[in-house]
Amino acid sequence: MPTAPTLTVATDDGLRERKKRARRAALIDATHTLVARDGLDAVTVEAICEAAGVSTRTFFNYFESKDDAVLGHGPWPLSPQVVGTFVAGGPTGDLVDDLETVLGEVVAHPPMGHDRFRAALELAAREPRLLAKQIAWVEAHRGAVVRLVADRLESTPQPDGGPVVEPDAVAALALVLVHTAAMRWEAAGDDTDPRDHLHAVVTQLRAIFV
Amino acid sequence: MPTAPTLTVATDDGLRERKKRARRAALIDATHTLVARDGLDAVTVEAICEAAGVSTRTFFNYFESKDDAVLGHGPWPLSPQVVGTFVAGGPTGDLVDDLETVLGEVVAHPPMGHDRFRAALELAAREPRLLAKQIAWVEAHRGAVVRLVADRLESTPQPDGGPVVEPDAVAALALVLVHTAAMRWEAAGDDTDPRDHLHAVVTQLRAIFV
DNA sequence: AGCAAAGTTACACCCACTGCAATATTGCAT
DNA sequence: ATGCAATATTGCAGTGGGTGTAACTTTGCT
Repeated sequence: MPTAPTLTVATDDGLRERKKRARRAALIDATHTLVARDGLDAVTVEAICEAAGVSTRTFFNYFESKDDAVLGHGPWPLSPQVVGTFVAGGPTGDLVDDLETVLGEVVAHPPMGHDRFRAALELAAREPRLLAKQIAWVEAHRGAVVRLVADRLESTPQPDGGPVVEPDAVAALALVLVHTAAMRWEAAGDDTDPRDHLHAVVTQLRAIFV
Repeated sequence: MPTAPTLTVATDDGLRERKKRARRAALIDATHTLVARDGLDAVTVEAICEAAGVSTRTFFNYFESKDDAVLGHGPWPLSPQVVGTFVAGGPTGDLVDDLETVLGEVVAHPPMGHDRFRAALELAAREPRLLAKQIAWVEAHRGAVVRLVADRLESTPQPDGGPVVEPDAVAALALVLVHTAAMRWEAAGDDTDPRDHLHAVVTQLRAIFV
C-alpha cells in the first residue's frame, strides 16, 4: 500500500488496520535507528527489513522508496472544520493571518506522533537527499493548496486597488512558510511549539515587505 | 566530471572544453528528445547513450543521474558585480526590490541557452520526479543564498522597530520566488521575459502582506 | 469450521549507478 | 612532427533499489 500523498481524514479502525499501523511504525523506527547510526546510503533496505523482521518485498508494500520510510510519508489528516472556516473567509478575514491558522493546524498535527515526526525532520536536516524529498512531498500538495486558496479568494472578493492575486502565488507562500517553520522548529528544540515558529516567520516576511 | 552544484563564474575556454560542452549539450538534447517522446521512466540511459553515440559509463561522467541530464544541472554563472551591489545595500536599498534584481539576473542568464533551458522546465513541469529534482537543486544553493543575504543584512543595519530578520527566512523567500517565477514563465510562453514573471510574483506577495 | 479478502513472501528480473583498470585522445614542450 | 603527460572514454563486473508475479499465510466474517 504505497500511500498516495493526499490530505485525507484517517478514521479506519480494526485489528487488521492496527497491525498494519504497527508494522509501518516498526519499519519507520528501524529505519530511523539505522540511518541515524550509519547514514542514509550505508543502510540497505535489506538491513532495515532484517531489523524489523519483514521481507524486503513487504517493505515496498509499505513505502515507495527507502527515503519515504525515513520521512514516514503518507496521508496527512486535516480538520475539515478548519478548512471550511478558511475557505469561508475566516477566522480573522486577513489572508495571511488565516493562512497562518490553517498551516499552524497542519504542522501541529502530524500523522505519526511528535517523536517520530521530529526524528524524521532531524534526519532530513542532516541528509540533503532527504531534505529534497521532504520539499518535494510538500510540493506534491501544491495542487490541493492552490485549490484551497482559490476557493477562499473566490468567496472573499479582493479590493480592486491592488494587483490580482493569483492562487499559485499564495500557495507558494504557504509552502515556503511550512517548510521554513519546520526547519526552524527542528533547529530549536522539542519543547517549542511549531506554531510559534510559523508565526515568527510570518512576522519577519511581513516586516520585509514593508 | 559530475558538476558540483555551485554558483561559479564560467570562463574556461580551449579546444578540450568546447568538445566537452558539445558532448554535454548533445547528451542533454538526446535526453530531451527521448523523454519528451516516451516519458522519463520509459527511457533508459542506455537508449540515450546509443542516440548520442557514447558509452553509458561516459554518460555518468557527465551527469550524476538520468534526471540531472534532463535538467542539465551544472554550475550557474552569476555576475560578481551584481552580487557585490546587492551585498553593499544596493541598488535601491529596499531588500525585496534588490532581491528581485539579483534573482532576475539569475533567471535571465541560465547556463545553457534559452531553448534548452525551457525544454528542461517544460519536462520538469510534466514529470513530478523532475520537478522534485529541480527544487532539490535550487535548495542545494540555499547555503550560498543564506550567506549572501547574511552579508547584506550585516552591511545594512535594520531599523530597530521591527522584528529581527533572519537570513534563512529571506533565503527561503528567495528560493520560492525563483521557483514560482520559473513555473509561471514556463506556463506563459517563450517570448516573455522571466523577469516580468518574477516581478509579478513579488508584487502579489507585497499586496497580500498589506 | 470454512470461505473469501487482504497481506506476506520468495523468486526472478530490470536498470540506475559505481569503482577500477585498460585504452584512446588531446595539449604541450621540444 | 614527435613523444610525453594529462585527461577522457570505455568495458566489465558488481551493488542495490525497486517491480511483477504467483504461491502461500493470515485475518474477518458467518
